[in-house]
Amino acid sequence: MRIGELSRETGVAVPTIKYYVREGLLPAGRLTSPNQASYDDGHVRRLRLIRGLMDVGGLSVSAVREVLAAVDSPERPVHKVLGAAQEAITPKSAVAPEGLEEARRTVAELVRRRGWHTDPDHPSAEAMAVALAAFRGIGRGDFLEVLDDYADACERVAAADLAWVGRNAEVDGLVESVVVGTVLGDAVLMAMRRLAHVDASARRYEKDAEGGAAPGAGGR
Amino acid sequence: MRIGELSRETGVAVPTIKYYVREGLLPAGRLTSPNQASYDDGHVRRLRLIRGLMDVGGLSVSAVREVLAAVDSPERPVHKVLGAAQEAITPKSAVAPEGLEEARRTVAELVRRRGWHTDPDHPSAEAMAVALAAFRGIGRGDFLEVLDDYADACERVAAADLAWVGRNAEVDGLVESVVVGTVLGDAVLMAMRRLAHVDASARRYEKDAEGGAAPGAGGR
DNA sequence: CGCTATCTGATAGTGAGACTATCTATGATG
DNA sequence: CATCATAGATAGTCTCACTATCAGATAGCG
Repeated sequence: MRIGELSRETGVAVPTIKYYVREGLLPAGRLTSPNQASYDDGHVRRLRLIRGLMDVGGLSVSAVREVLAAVDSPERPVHKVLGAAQEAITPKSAVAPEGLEEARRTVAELVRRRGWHTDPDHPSAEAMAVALAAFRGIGRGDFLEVLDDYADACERVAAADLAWVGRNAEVDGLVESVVVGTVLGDAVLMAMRRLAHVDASARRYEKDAEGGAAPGAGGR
Repeated sequence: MRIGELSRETGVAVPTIKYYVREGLLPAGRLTSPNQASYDDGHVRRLRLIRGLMDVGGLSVSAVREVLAAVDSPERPVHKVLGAAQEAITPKSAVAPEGLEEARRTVAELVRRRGWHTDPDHPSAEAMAVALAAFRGIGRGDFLEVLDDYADACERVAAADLAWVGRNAEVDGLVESVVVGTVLGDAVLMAMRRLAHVDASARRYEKDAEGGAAPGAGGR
């Protein structure tokens, strides 16, 4: 397969493919002559993975590079690789809002209450603290009343994710499953949450027969 | 309050505040003389809201502008405003992957199965279809096996969200609650899901006493 | 063999997005 | 009255993700 065909197959422009190769996201084609290279199904898969992570997951080129580096290290202890993948996936914010310390304590408290076996310094714990501090900062500090409901939901989701990953781990790389499940799974979850909002408020709307309070009440 | 104090209060640089005013995110200060204006607590709140939506929620300036336009329209039917807010919040992707049609049917089927009162053309339904098509495209089409678990989780989350919004709707604007709850809530949910992944795999890890398959097994 | 489409590899340019710098004229403050 | 901050305007910067253009070299068809 030559680059033009790869481009047609995936819908990615030829110069963009070259760009990804330069950026180290995609391995170069196998040179069959000084100015001809051939690409295979692995390239197609990889390219689709890249676009999925970028378009759907919203990752930047450099984040994708880090993620793929983790995906491509079959040696090294598995949990290290997964940790690196998670780290690369987690968007790091440089901001330090006011109530961050307090929010961190809230997160630690939640983790303790749920009995979760997680490091309180995990980047995701920090990300959560930042989000909670933002709620606080705009006067919606009472959001933490819903945290336990969220935690219930997350436990269920995590169990499903774990089972899914375990089910097709052998197919084509464990780490890739985790990355894809995490990044694209987020997108699915967010979209579905909005649909559930619409449904929930539609029900309430019908019952009340009057436009009361509800999130996402609008049909398009 | 003058602009310097507003800047110190919120941690946003003065030229950036001016930029937001130019861009229509923030109302201008009340002019007390041709070259002095005064800002109040409303500006502080609004500025923190803007930064929260951008830094934590990842919205662009133009998305924030649309969202705030919805927040600032107290007239007009409530559900219309909420619909506009949701629309502005939903990231629209211009891509049209291959299995999109099939994915759309999968979403419609899910909605039917759950008995959700939602328009199948809702932007979030489309976003979900795009994500599912991406799973398919990289050979993980079996992800749809977890959709019902996700849906259970989302129903729970949506119920909690609805209750929360209803609880503090009077405080300071219903639409703002919805927007904040949706955008920042997403961030909380994503972070928490990762923590739950770590926990779930930690448990499995300990039980198996051998590095098996698990998402997010990494420490820190 | 000739011809045109395509390819590699390299360098430079583009357009959007989110600020940031600089400047002028003016007013605030001690 | 000296110093500092401010409004408003314009232009510049920096990053990101491409995209355009070239030169030189095949591919492969008739």
